Amino acid sequence: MGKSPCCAKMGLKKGTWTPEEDQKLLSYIERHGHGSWRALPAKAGLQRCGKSCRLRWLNYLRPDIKRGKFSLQEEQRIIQLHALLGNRWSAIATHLPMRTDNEIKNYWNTHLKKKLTKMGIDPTTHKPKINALIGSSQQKDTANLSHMAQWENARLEAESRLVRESKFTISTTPQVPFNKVTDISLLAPPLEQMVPPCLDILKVWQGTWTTKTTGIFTSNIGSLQSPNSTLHFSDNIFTLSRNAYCFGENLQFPALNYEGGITKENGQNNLKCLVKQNPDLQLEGETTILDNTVQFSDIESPIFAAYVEECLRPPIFVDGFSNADTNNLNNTSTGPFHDLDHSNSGGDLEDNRKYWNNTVTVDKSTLG
DNA sequence: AACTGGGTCAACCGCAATAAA
DNA sequence: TTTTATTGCGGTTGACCCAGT
Repeated sequence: MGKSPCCAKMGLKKGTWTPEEDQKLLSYIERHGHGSWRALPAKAGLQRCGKSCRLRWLNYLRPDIKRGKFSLQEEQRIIQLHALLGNRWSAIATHLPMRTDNEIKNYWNTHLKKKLTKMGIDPTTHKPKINALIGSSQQKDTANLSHMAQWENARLEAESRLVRESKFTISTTPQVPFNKVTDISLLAPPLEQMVPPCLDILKVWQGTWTTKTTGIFTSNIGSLQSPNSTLHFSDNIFTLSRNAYCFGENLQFPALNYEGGITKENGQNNLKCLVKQNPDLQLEGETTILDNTVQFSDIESPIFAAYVEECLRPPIFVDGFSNADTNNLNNTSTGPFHDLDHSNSGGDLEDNRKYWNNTVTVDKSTLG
């Protein structure tokens, strides 16, 4: 341990890098790799400390860096991940390919923090500021969030263990993207090590599954109850032992709006999903759903999409509350379905009722 | 034209974790 | 096991730019 002496040495250049220095560093690393950062500057003919060279390479010169404006999807992802991980920028960066932790940190500090504050959301807690007087439901939300964070931590630890044990030199190679890892068991702690509340096991069935999208949906503009919920699966092919993350695309505040989990009860062939709507938040600016609970015994799209997106294959969204989807579906339709926003925007409850009565067949073999 | 204040972002600093001796 | 060297991370700084006065 101890303070690195290199930066304290006199005579080393500091400040903005010149194009000539960049070129020297770049061509040296291209020819020799970086090896020891401490030794690099002398070998490359640079009057810099190794630390400075490393930083310049990682944050600017690496070829696998995307620069420029953050997309809406990236923005949402950062907010979701920040809600889970806090200021762990390097952990967040592993979920955003081609972006550096420094860039994400800057973007958070200069844009997103303000954006959330403007919306009345505390950027530290990711909760509405007016809710300082937290009710029990909010406390439950907090528990859910830390629950998810617990899982994420476990996953990150497993991931870094995996990287450590791998033969790759990761210093110059990007980390193995999570969605390229096919053996999920490598990334999750063994079941017996999981804290009991974390034992939400998501079973994913490969092949064709058929869902009858049913459930109970209550909103501030009325209430409908659908018939019995049923969900049919083909044989179990593999298991994901990670907790449900409640991410979805096209959700303005996904991490905040959707909290809950998917569970598989012993001896039953159904998935149970509970999604709790966070109060005081607006979905896509269209429908405000206040403190209601949406229950599905279906594969609930944002959550399921998160798994698919992060772990295995391209996202599928099967969304029971999208007007666009309602219009596009026949009684039996074949997926995959993308980008259904779960917002109920533009639709009405009659549309939803129509949808609920549909049977949706998603042929997973089409998913590649 | 000069000054000021805010926004942005590359780069630095100090500390902690990890590896090596 | 302890000490030392190296790397990685997150907070912070300061140079630069731009708009407003």
